[in-house]
Order: sequence, then structure tokens, then C-alpha cells
Amino acid sequence: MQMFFSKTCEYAIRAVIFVAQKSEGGRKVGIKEVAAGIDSPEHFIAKILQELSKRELIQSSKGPNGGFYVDSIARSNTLADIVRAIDGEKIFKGCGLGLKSCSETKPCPLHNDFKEIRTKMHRTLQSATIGEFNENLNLGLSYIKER
Amino acid sequence: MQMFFSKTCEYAIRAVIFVAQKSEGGRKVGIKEVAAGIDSPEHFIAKILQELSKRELIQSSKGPNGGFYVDSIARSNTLADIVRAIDGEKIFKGCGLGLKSCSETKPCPLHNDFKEIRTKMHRTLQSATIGEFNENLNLGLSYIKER
DNA sequence: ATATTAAAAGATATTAGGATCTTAATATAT
DNA sequence: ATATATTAAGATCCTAATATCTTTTAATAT
Repeated sequence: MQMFFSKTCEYAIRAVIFVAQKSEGGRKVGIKEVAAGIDSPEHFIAKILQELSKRELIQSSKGPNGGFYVDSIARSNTLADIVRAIDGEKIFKGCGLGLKSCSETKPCPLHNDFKEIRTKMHRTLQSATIGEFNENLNLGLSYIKER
Repeated sequence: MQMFFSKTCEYAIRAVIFVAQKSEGGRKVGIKEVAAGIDSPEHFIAKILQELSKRELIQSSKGPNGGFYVDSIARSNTLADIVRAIDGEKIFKGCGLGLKSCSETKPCPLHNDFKEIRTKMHRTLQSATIGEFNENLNLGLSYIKER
């Protein structure tokens, strides 16, 4: 594998964006719909949504007509909040060569290059709110599933 | 875990830089010395060095006074070559949200942001030759091990 | 011949990804 | 009120990938 985020985190981001889009009008979205909507294993995404719900990055209600949704407060959370909740701070803070002691005063050979990359990553995720992708998705200008 | 590269790849980069530095004067570096020099598990780094040697990113010789070294030709390989050999192209090409079908014409919501990050990553690694870190390491201006 | 060293292959351990099953909550019909 | 259907929450388990360790084999300088 190997990419910027764990698989769990990739699914989490896509799921939150999807639920935010679909629940914009007030309705709730079931697990099956989420799994189908973002091409993820149903039971795996269920577990991820649970965790996100516990951390109040999305909301849920049980029972008939229940499901997941993103309320107006949660809509202003950022993608950085999701990444932090699932993968932690490493992508924003960690050394590219895996050195725990890497720092400004004891830098690895790539310290400054990676600093730029991490900064760009942080800016991108921190400035992207959960709610801001709806329009482009609705217009078919961007996609969060394979087919 | 989760970072830009796999643990294997982090060790590989550090090991190659280390061997390049230590073998600059013509001598060869044993596995134990590499493991100690970059703080890696000895047997694990042995396997990684094997693979790098097979791909001619470093050189080796068996027997007494044998060991690993980087010849003048291999010294001009780049860190991007190491990353490609170990982790493949994904860090340079893959979608940040894990979508195989993500592309210019069917972009994920973060496609353009991630493109910038990947480009920066590629430029950094492609322009960094294996040999270029010796001086800073020798001067104690950068570090490749924990303590 | 012997000691030294990497190559090769395989075994084991750990972690992450994914599946299964049970429990709890709640809307709705009776 | 009660039963039932629907839905998420939670726990547990299985599987696959990754990381690490062990053992054996092959090369080579002396």
C-alpha cells in the first residue's frame, strides 16, 4: 500500500463528505447507502462511522428512519479534524525518515523539504470544511466513488 | 503507523545515505555497522540491503573485508529511485483519498491540492542524489540516527 | 582449510483491514 | 401500552499485509 492516509482514514474522509452532501436537506443516511455511495466494505465503514460519531464529527440516530447526518455545527469541522481523529498528528508532525528525534536543531537530511510538504498538507486540510464539497459533487464536477 | 513512506522505505533511504557516506573513501560497510549507524533492526536492514543490491542501488561483496558500498555510478541515483524500488509509484501517482479512478477528468474533491503535494514530493526526491548528503552529515549539520 | 561476510529463504510476530454476530434504541402499528 | 421492524452501537473474530527474527548457503580473502 502506502499513501498519505491509512485506508481507514481515506474511507472516513469520503464517508463524512458523502454524508454531509446527502444529509444537507435534513434527511439521514443509512450505513448501506454510505457503503454503496463511497465504495467501501459495509461493516468496516460502520465501525468507522461509529468512531466519528463518538467524536462528534458526524451525528447519528437509531431506530426506523434513523441514520447518519452532519448537523450545521459539525459541518464547519475541517478535514484536518477527521485526519487527526483517525490517523493522529503524524502526518502533520512526523519526520519523513521516521526519526523520533528529528527537529530543527537535529534535522534529518530531508527535514526542510518535508517541512514544506507537511505545511502544505496541513493548510489544505485545515482550510477545507466538511460542508464545502457538496456543490461540486452535486454538479458532477468531483467524485468520491469509483464507478 | 502512517507516514509518507513504509518503515522499510524509511530504513532503506537512511541506509543508502549512510552507506554512501561511510564508503566514500573506498571502504566497505558491514551490516552490523549499518544497523548501528541508523538505528535499525539488524536482520531487517540486511534483507532491505539485499533487495537494494539486487536492484543495483548499492553494491556489495561477500567474504572477509566484504560489505556494502555505493560506487560512483550508483551515487548519482536519486532518493526517488529508492522510493520507487521499495514502495512503488503510489506516493507519486496515487489519489489521496484512495480512488483508483481518480484523474483529471474524474477528480476526487482534493485532487488539485494533492497534485501539488505529490509534485513537490516528486521534485524533492528526484533532485536529491544519494551522494549529496555526506558533507552535512560529516559536519554534524544533519542526522540519520536517533541518539 | 578456515574465518568472515553477504545472500537467500523461511518462520514468527505484530498490526491493520475487514467480517460476523449480538445488543440497544426508537418509530410505528396494533 | 406492547410488539415488531428498523437501524446504529458494540464486541469479537478472522485474514492479509507488514515488520522482524532465525537458519542455512555461497562467496572470498587469508
